[in-house]
Parts: sequence; structure tokens; C-alpha cells
Amino acid sequence: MSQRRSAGPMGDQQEAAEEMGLRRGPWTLEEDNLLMNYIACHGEGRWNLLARCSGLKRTGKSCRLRWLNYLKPDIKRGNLMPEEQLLILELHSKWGNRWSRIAQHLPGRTDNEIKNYWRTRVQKQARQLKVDANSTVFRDAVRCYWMPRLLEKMAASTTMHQAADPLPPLHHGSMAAATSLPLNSHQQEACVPGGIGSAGNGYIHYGPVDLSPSTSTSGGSTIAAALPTTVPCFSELRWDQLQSSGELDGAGVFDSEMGSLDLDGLDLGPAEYYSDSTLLDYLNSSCTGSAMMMMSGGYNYSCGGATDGDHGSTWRADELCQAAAIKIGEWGGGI
DNA sequence: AAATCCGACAACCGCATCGGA
DNA sequence: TTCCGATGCGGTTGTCGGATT
Repeated sequence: MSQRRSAGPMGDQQEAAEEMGLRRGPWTLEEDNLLMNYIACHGEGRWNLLARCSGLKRTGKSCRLRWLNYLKPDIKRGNLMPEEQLLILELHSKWGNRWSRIAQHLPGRTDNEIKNYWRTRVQKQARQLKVDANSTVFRDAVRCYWMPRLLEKMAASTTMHQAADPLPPLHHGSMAAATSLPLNSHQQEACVPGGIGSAGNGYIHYGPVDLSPSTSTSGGSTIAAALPTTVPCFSELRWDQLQSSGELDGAGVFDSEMGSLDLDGLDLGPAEYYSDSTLLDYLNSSCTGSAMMMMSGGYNYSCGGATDGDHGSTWRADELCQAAAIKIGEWGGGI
């Protein structure tokens, strides 16, 4: 929404308010008490009438805001819990800056609080990464990196009853992970139903990926156990952006002609199938996050499901996503 | 110990929308 | 149908307290 400010140092409304002897700025305890008492007697609403009759030297708007954002009894105070942060990230990716709409799904939280959270925590990360917080790249980074971490915290907090920590910082590696890759016709045809689909625009879109511990390949990782049913995964991975981003330095080269993948000099051969031994080795080696994410997101040829420890099996893209999410969790900020 | 920086959040502002006269 | 006041929404600013220099 565009903002129009008055040209002078003081807006007309403000000037008029001050001429009428109306107060501005922080509320005092006495004012809070006046407001609460009035609402207790007369109920919410009719804010201008309230402002006139309550004895408060405030505008109706100011009274409303104070009540809704601070004094209302059901307002929840304190840090946002991981599940609340996760919900905000999810809903914002769906609805954008519709703060009040998002707030409706977080009982006890106000749109103002959510907006402030977004601006102070989330946008800060985007600024540091020099990307727009509303960009696809950043949203994918959130999905690929923050959300798994929050899910991990959620699981941890259910056992440890810990207070929420701020979101972990994002790193450039995880940004590279969030780029997009165009599909050729073969790849589009090979999209796995249920979980991975073609967006019809030349890009694949990955739906939620099952991360149940039973399919975990992390060797009983607590992270895998902590991850609930789904983790949002990588959408619209674009090879051209990945390459041009500079984040892939030495990380990998995809030969679109041959359909082969060369990661850090290790030629993995045809991209259609990768053995889990090869990939596990790679996930556990010093390969970069961007390389892994490319592996995770770039190739979705369907094949049989992987089996734990069976080196003769192959990995589906969703399994790669799962492994990548687990690995990223293990790496923490180290990508 | 003082000055400065910075994050968090309360509060304000203008515009949009709604609803009743 | 139009007008106008009330309310809601989202962007921005101001203030405060803790951290850092």
C-alpha cells in the first residue's frame, strides 16, 4: 500500500488532534485502566464514542489499537513458538502481507505482532542475503532451510519444553539450494505423482515430502525422528539460476545432453538413477549444500523406493529431498 | 563508565472498505 | 445511489532497553 505523508513535519490529523488536547505516544497505566474499565462496562466497538466518553484524551483509533494489540485479555505474550513461526512462514508464502488474515490462524497473536516479527526477523535475513523477502528464491530458502529447523525445534520443545529461539540465520549455501531448474520433456513426464508434479511451465514443483522416520536414511537420526509428517520441499529448481548464482563453485555440473551429473569432480553418471551408496557417500562427504540441493531437487526420475542400507537400490527425488533436509539439519548453519 | 548501535515492539498514519442514513 | 462516519488494514516511525565498542 502506498503511503502518503503530509509534506510538513506534522500531519493535519495530528495537528488537529494536538489542538484538541489529545494525547499521543505511549499509554500510561491510568489510561489503560480507563480503557479497560470502559470496555468492561460497555463492550468493544464504537471507538470514537469510547474516546469521547471514557475520559481518555485519545483518538478512537488509538484506543482501538491499544485494546486490540495490548490490553485484550486473550492476547498471548512472549516469544513466538516454533510452530507459530512455522505457521507464519507457511501462511505468508501463501497469502503475502495479509497480516490480519495470518493472525486469524494464530490465536492470541495480533497482526501487528506478526508483522513486526516478519520485518525484524525474516526480512533481516533477506536483507543480509541481498534478496527480496518476497522473492521465490528467498521463499524456497525458507522452505528448504528454516522450516526443517523449526520442525526440529518443535519436536525438541515437546520433550524439553524449551522456549522458542529466534530463527537460525540463513546462509548463502542454502540460498543456492533454493534456486530453480527447468525440466526437459523427459523429466516432466517422469514427475512422480503425489509429491512431485509439473507446474506446467517448464518447471517442476515439489509438493510436501514424506519424512517419516521409517524412510529415513540418516541412521536413526534424532532429526529424522523429530520431523513430522511433511516438510515443504524444493520448488522450481532452476539450473540456470543455480549456475549463474556463483554459489555452485566447483560444486557440480549437469550435462543436459548426457543427462549426467558431475559433482565436485565426481561423475555420478546418468542422472536417472543414483545408487544410495553413492549418494550417501556424497551426503556425508564435504560436498557443498548447493551441490546437495541440486542433487535433491534437480532430478526426479521415478524408480523403486530406496531401501535402507541396500546399496543396490536407487533414490527417488523425494528421498533425496528427505536426505538433504536431514543433512541440512545436521549441518546447521554450516552450509 | 560513557557513547553508540541495534533489535524489538508499541504506536501512529493514510488509505480502503463497510454499513447505515 | 450517494454520502459519510466507523472500522480495518498494512506501512512506517518512534522509543526503549540491552549489547557492543
